[in-house]
Amino acid sequence: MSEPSVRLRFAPSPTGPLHLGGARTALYNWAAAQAMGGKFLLRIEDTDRARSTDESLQIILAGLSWLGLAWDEGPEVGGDFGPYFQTERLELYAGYAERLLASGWAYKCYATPEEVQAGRERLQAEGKSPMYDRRDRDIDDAQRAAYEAEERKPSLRFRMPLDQLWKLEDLCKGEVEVNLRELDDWVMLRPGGMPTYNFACVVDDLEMRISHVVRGDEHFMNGIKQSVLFHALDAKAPKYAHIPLILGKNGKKLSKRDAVTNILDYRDKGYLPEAIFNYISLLGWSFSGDQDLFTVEEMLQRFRIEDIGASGSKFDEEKLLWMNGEYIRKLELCELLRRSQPLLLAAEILPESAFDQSAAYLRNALASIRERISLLSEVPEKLAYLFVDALELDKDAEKKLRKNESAPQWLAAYADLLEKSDLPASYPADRGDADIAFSLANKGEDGGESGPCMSPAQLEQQARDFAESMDVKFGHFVHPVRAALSGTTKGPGLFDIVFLLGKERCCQRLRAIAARP
RNA sequence: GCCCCCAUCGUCUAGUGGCCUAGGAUACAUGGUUCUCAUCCAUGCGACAGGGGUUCGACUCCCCUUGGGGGUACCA
Repeated sequence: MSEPSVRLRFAPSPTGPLHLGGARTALYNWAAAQAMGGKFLLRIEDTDRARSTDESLQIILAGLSWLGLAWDEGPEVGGDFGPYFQTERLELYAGYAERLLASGWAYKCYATPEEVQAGRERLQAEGKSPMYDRRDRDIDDAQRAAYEAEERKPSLRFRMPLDQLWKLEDLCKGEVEVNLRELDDWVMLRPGGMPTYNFACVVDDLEMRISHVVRGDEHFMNGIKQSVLFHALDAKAPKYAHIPLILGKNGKKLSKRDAVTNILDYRDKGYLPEAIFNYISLLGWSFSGDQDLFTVEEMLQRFRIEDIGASGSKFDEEKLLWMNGEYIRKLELCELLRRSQPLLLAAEILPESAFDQSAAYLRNALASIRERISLLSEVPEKLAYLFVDALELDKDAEKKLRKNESAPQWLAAYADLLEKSDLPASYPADRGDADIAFSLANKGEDGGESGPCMSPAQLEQQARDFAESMDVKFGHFVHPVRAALSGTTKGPGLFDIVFLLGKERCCQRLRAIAARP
């Protein structure tokens, strides 16, 4: 262990789901901790009692887990610096409050919210910055006694140094200087004793020995307040990195139009967590000048907080979509099958038993569409034609079929040919070793000339010969057959379709179309 | 209003004074491969916000303008 140990945290408030920005913040904190060999902790900032919900908490935890951002300390895993919910640390804050009150860095404020607001408006009317007017900063004992007699419940405010230049060395923005006069005497403890964000955050970052804080730029001014408080506590503040917010396509704040509000919605839309991870890493950070795709391990070797850019970035779902397609194509077929299973089941085109009994077949089916999808959610729709009993043709498919008047004849003849051929059986029948012998991932050539049945390549040769014998150009032959078999004009190679569909279904579909009026 | 931050192709970005007639990725367009679509490959399109300085030399440093973002709570 290196001496000042590296500890980072993600500290969400459970007042809503984990959104894109939060996920990126968590990811950078996590990555920094991993990259520096430190710890990553999760702390729940639930001091806003009214808005915090357990539902939000669960969604946040699920979102982080889905992205693979495991925490070393925090809810569900514990740790030596707990508890990790701020509402369970109230006595701690009270102790610090006492200390600050005694040292003069804090004072009691008896003003009601209405009075504070009135003071704010007065200052604004005078052309000054609207803030707390510090009315109780220096009240005397008599005044204090009078307020107490009125049974006013005081809040605790921080005695911010007046008119002082304060420097903050931000890992992302560089050195920033702010005049403390811009900040007011902010509330540390609400009248009921509940701490506010800045106070609890500092106490916890201190107690939990946090070394680096990466968070959204909206916290920059809080960073100033917090570093002054660390100073008041005679403690060293962690290193801060305030990173730019993610913007929508229009350059404005990210809205529902641009991105989902819950990161888990991406899972439901068919995105892979690897792709989301990779993509959001790139929102403000770059792996290298010429590489956008990388593994987590590769990223951790290069990631440095200091390299996070200072300018805001826009979320672009098109690139995410492309990236997701890349990750889908990278998956092993069994893995792709495993991940598609829930979608396939939800679409009700397959019974659960199929995943055991016809695994090789399903892998081949996936291999046939893998290069044609960008989202997992496209799997069921692209594969459905293999499993339906009554195939519906789309408009383009109908057009292709009507284009050639003699098509019905050779469609029927082709059915007869297939009938006599050594084709694999149709799902759900046992297809023997056909799907193992001919892996569509390898263009179906594995079995060479000696498979248990005809390979897609052999089927193609047979079809070419057949077309020639019927005096039909191969290209003209293919399209109506594809339409009759799959119901659409695009998709996998025709003989992958024939192979996957199997003898009975091919014949049945070809004849059904051929027999139409 | 005041304070802080930011500014390279449509988008994500590389670039830290000369390697830049600005590189990669995506998107888009075109061509190739092919039974379609997709994948893949090739080519093209396309940017240093504007104006002042500093310098032998600025995308890179400084200032101003403009534009954008954030903050200004008894929310985080």
